[in-house]
Amino acid sequence: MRTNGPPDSPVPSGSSHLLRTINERAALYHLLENGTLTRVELRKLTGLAKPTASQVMLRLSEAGLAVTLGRSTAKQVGPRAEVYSVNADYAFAAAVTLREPDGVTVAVRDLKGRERASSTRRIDFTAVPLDRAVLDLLERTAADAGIDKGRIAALHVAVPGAYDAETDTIGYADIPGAPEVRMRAAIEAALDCPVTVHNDVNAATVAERRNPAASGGLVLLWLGREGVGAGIDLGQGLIVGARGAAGEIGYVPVFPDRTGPDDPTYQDWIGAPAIADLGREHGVEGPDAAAVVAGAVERGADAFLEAYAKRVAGALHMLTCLFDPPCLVLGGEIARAGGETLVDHVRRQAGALGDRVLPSAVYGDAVAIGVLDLAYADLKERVLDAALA
Amino acid sequence: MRTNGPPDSPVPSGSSHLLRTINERAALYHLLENGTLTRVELRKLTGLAKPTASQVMLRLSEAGLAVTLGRSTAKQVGPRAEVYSVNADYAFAAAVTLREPDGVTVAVRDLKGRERASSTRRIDFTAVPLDRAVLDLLERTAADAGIDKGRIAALHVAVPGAYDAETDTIGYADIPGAPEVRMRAAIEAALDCPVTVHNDVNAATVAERRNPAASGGLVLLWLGREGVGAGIDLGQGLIVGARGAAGEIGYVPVFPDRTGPDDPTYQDWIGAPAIADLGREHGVEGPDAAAVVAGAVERGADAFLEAYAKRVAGALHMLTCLFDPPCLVLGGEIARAGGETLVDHVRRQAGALGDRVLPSAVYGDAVAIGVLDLAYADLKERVLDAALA
DNA sequence: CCAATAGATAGTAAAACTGTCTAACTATTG
DNA sequence: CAATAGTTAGACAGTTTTACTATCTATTGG
Repeated sequence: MRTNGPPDSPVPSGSSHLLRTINERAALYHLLENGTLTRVELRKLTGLAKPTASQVMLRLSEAGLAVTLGRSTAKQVGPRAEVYSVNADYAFAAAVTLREPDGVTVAVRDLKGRERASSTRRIDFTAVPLDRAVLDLLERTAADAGIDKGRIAALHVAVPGAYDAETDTIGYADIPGAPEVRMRAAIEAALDCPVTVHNDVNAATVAERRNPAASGGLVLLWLGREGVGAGIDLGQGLIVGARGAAGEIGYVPVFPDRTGPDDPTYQDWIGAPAIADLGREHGVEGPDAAAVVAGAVERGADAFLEAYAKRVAGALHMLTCLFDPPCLVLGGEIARAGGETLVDHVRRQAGALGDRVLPSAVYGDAVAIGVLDLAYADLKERVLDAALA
Repeated sequence: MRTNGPPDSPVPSGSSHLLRTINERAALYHLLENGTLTRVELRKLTGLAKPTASQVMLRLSEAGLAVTLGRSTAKQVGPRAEVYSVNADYAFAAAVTLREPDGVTVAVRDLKGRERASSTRRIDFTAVPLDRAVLDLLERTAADAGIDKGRIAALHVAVPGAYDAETDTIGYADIPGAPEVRMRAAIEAALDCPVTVHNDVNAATVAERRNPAASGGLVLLWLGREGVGAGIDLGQGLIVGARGAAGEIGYVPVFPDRTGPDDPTYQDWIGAPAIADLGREHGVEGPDAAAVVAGAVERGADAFLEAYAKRVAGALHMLTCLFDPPCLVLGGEIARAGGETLVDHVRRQAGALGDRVLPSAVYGDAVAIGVLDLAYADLKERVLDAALA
């Protein structure tokens, strides 16, 4: 920003240089928001004078951040305005999703927000070090798409576990090798790019923010094939906790007077074990929890669904008392298998809370979408902060 | 700020006017932080040139925000620097605490952060409308201290209930008349000053932030004479929820398979009813819950304390799984009555969590202190934003 | 002990510098 | 011909640099 004062001061100060930087930042911000921009549009957004708008766009072009795309095709009186565009190849955001047993998924988005590459590979985590596996797939994917890996300026990783940013360790993860590897340090060293690691449910929560109905914030109750968890975004960004372990509802004991290691937690109460138990009770079976729920929906096993929905509603009630979110989203493989039918059952069991309960609005892989959204948002911020030093 | 662009744009733009505003803002910010400032100190903080520093301070003085306090008394070579001070009387922050049955407490802090007035009055809320009672005491208190009530630029109110900012209503409150009155609208209309209403436990949480050990954020488990609740500040400010009902642990059912109206909630499990029950079981009695706990501590009734601490530890465990705060503070009249003894018992019962458990570090009335801190912080922000339009 | 002096600090004045804005102008298009 | 896109030249506003004055302490020499 080129402020005069100490860089940690929350209030900047400076001279004309600062003014130029501020206006360039504003222009770049609007360019990133809109993708393309004519000088006239920039003036409408910023209020800058004509010559200033011209100069600012010129400097953004010289810095390699903007490129001219030709002239507007709008049918209008007068000459056609020159169209500036974000230089999509200026920098890239990469997202990695780790899953057991599915392996590694990588996706790359350019500065303009277009998906430029993606691939998934099954990996035996007991055979290959975690960081090597990620780096290998990332490099191969980038190379195949003709992307210079040195231009990757933000890399975000989703892992099925609690990531403690302070110690750079992954707790509670199901993936072999995850607790040992220092994911951020290892990848940053190899790639020279800032790395951020997220819990997978938190990443999925970000994806749900795409739903306008959840724009005020949400709590996502994740009912996954393996585990359950909650993702919390109350409008001011994700709540991750001091050690990345916020939202770990799976570890909450169901009965506070029974807290021994064999006593039930919410993982047992609403997760895969509960579905197996309830399924047996009600004569609904299947190869895994999602299949049981899907089967119950298909066959109209209302007693089973009601029993399970009641438990889920109890969890939602607890989450609502503690977080009071504007909406509660049901996500994860089990919720998906249950579909609208399960949501309806839960709504009925949730009483007054029912109005706040929504199904997931994300098609496809919520975790992968969310972590890519996080990476892309981070990339834009970094470009805005760093490009015009 | 006098930016060119639309005022809702997150990125400002502008010309020389903006620069001047930015530098004045920076100066005012540092002045508010430090209380007093010489030109040389301002230059060190902002990096501004000598003439600019002079001009900025001149303008702050002309605007009535700063006053000269004479010359520095530092023994040094050369002339003594002129000392500027915040004009303490420029604006005031007022805080109101409502309590049943204690009535109303009012406190006023000036722009420099000094407490200028405070008073408490018992009020029969069934006889006087809530807003009238607040306004009366506030006006009388201000007048007694010689404070122009028109200069009160931020008023914050703490109420024992969940305040929904959107509908301007107070839910779950124990105070007669609270659910009916539109507190914010009523006081704003009478006083022409922005009013913010908080839950009392949230206010107390802010007071705990004064403790350096809790600087990274905290969850306050409030064990009050009347009710229990949790205040959550994870470092990015209070979490209040969509309808102001976050942290209402008192409404969480203890046993998720028993959610009828007569089944126990955490209010019954760790609040006053639990203490009465456990007290009877263990032969500890008293006129109210705080007295029972105080008596138990005094007489060394370890069995009672252990049983109660176990329940509290269970609540802390749930809160930790969901919020993962860096520290857990025990507050409220019951926690105070239990003192270090109770905290030690809870620590022992909490297992690995014990390290994060702390007693309240606030002497005196945490709610009143917290709401005054909130009002004062808000005042500074408003002055910074509005004074140099 | 006292006075003269050097050196550092606080603050101001004038001119240079850097940026944006206004106004006038050219070119393009329906 | 009128409206729009864009440039150019000079005005304008703000900060900075440089030079200067005034004030105060500490040192030094008589």
